[in-house]
Amino acid sequence: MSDAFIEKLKILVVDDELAIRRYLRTALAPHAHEIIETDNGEDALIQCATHHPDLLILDLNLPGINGITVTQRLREWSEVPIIILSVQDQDTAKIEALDAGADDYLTKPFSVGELMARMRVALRHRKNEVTEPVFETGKLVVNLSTRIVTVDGEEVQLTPTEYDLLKVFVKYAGRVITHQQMLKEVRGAGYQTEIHLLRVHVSNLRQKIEDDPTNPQYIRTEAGVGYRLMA
Amino acid sequence: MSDAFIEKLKILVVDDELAIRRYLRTALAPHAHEIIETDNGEDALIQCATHHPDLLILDLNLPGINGITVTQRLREWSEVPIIILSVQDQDTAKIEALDAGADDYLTKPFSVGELMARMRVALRHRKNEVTEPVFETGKLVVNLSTRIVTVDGEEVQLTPTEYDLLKVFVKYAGRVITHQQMLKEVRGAGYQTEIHLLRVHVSNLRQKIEDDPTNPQYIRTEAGVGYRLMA
DNA sequence: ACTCCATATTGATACTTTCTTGATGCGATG
DNA sequence: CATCGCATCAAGAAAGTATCAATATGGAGT
Repeated sequence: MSDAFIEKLKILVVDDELAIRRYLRTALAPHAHEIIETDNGEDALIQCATHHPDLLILDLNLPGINGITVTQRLREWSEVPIIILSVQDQDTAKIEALDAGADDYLTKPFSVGELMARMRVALRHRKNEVTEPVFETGKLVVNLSTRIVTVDGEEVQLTPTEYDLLKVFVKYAGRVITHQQMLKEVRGAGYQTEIHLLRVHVSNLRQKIEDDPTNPQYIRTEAGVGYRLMA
Repeated sequence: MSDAFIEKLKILVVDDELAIRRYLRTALAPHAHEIIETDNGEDALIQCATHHPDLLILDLNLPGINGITVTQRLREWSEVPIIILSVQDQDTAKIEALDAGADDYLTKPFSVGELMARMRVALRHRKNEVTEPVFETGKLVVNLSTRIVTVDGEEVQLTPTEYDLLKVFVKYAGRVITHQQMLKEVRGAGYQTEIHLLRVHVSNLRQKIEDDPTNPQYIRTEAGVGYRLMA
């Protein structure tokens, strides 16, 4: 019965230890339709964008960008279930990973049975809404996995904050985002007085992505409330 | 930031040890809106049916029906997130609980930080399934989460106060709202003399959402009393 | 440690929208 | 037919917004 959940699935295993990958492949192969492997974070992000796996098994300690970063980057556009595997058992590590967007956290050594049970839980939650890592509206294209933004085919160069802003706009595309909300998303908590700052950045962003910044067609301003990216 | 997820929530704690319940209450109280407790499975099921908590923290070893059974029974009609707490660390127990429908499983002793992080994960999942709160009457549609108001499919631009007014109208849809009540809702306390102001705003609102503002079909005037939004 | 550069922040100012107030007209009621 | 409650209009006040320019900051490279 329980196996039914994880049949015909594409699973991406990210771990730098070959032994672990082999072990997982052996354990999962009889149940999973397809298993993809990689040993680093950069490649994991690429694999996710190209293969759209149904589930991710992710080691925390990776060469290059670590598991937390992979999780955060992925969560910018994907809701694929992520199960973290790690040797670290401190609760701070767990909290950080879970808050970064992971769905579960297992400490090595782990039992395959438990892993598979937790995989079933993770898959139960997502009715697999496949989101494309590309947002498009009018001539504006935002590729969330490569972080490339183009207008009418031409790439525009955005500063980090400008991109962060745009990312939030995309996340809430079509909806109104209040100044407070926006500041909370891109900064942390100490917002409030920084509305002016937000305006400047939005203005700069408009200069770069709008055909006519005076008459914005993408980022509309909702007077007295905030902004809104047209969908 | 992360606390935002678990604000204004109703949490049901099911454990037969008073000490654990007390401990959880102390730990969660600053974050959760309301905490309900019970020490047995039968009551847990009743509490869920009557109070509809947002999350369940459930001990596995209970007098009477055990945690597994509670989970199974609950899953027959409810999708409330369930986090299992247990002294048992064997993977068979975990697998059984997770497959019964639990969303997570923590072994005692646990760290409150980790519990709360896992609660956030559980609530995150739940959030995706909640449908948007939309009010509809005639050709008027008010989407309270996106702040978009449409009449006959066409979007109307409302000023902040106009929207605030409409929000209150929706809140008391079908019922009469006195001028005083309305002023108290949208302003604070110093109301009373501002009835004229209210009229102006209502008038403006009508111009925007009514087909024939002279003959309002949505916002009716209750002479001598106040207004009423037709439901 | 220093310089330089891109970016972030702050300040100033012109501009736009929204709020508020007072004036006016309408219609029902006693 | 005078009065009251209501709706609407219009103009000034207040609040919110866009943009340019000046200064501060932080990180990369030397």
